[in-house]
Amino acid sequence: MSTSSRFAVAVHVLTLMAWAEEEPLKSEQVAESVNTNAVVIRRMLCELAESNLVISQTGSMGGSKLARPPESITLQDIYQAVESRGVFSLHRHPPNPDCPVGVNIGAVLNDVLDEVDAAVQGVLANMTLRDVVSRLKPCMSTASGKRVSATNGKRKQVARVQSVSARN
Amino acid sequence: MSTSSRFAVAVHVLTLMAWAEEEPLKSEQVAESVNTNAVVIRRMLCELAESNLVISQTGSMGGSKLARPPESITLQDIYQAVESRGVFSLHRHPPNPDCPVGVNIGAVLNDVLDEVDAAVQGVLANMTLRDVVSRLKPCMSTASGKRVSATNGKRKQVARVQSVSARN
DNA sequence: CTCAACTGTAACTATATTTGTTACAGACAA
DNA sequence: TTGTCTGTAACAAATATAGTTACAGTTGAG
Repeated sequence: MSTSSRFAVAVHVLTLMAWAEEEPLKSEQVAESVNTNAVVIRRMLCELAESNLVISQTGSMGGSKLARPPESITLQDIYQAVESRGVFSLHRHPPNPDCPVGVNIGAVLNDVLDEVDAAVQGVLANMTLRDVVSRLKPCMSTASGKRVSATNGKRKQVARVQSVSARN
Repeated sequence: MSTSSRFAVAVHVLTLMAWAEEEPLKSEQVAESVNTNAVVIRRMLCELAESNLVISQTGSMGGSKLARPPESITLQDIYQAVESRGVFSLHRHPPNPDCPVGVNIGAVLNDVLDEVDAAVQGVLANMTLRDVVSRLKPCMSTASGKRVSATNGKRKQVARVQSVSARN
């Protein structure tokens, strides 16, 4: 069904910023953590900025940080910012209008899909970025400090292990 | 997010069969209502048969019908039969394991996505195929009778109105 | 003022997934 | 045994997402 990782990446990006608190992060730094290209991140940051979730600053010493405190940003906000279309799609081509089922099934399905989408958003509304950060913390060694990445130089990108991405 | 219409098509197909009651439908007939190719329908029918939702019969006078009464088939059953992957995906490539956020975000997201998926299925479990048929009926003129399609010959396929599919 | 470090964005290519099509072997009723 | 179906393989087309390169414009530092 869903073939998009946009939501997962958006949560990841914003979590990094919640983690970094007020310090602006550069798209390169974020890209390194997400393991993708910096332009992909910048594109997403533009969308997140339009929804007033982040603020970016151009120029030297620029970067992006959260626009508001992490406890005020829910996963629903993020979902709405980056996943415009609902959970399912309807028919690619409209069904046959001469068939009594075909002509009406769209309306029925739309009702169902609206209900589903509302349920999804209901779940996502119950978790904030602050919660995500809290869930992250127990997993880590406390010694490793607060920086996003200890090595901030030109580290080689992590090898991409093909076809091992979690949900397949 | 979702780029698949599999669920919508599956519901449509099974609704046709609920509508037709015991009479087996041919893949061509179904394809005409869904406005797609018969092979697409047959592929989906195979999946639905594996989940014991339909029974197909090969040979002349063959076709497919529901394997059990429509009130015993929920939209959740259909969802599970045709939408193997959950609602969202995680990162295409695994995040950087050297970053404290990157290494743990997957676990957090997985929990969230499981919750979301459960919510989706909860909604879908509350509606049966019988309900879908009931919701269909009020929309139709009662005069048009019960046949799936009045013209059962080689009617030309409905013109495909590009990019007007409901949710875009 | 000038430079170097950033973002924003366009234009592409690559990759993955779904959908549509053609073709044909095998099942089955008449 | 013949014509009508399903099941399935193999492939083409369409669509969407992700990745890349390139560059204009902004900004702080010196």
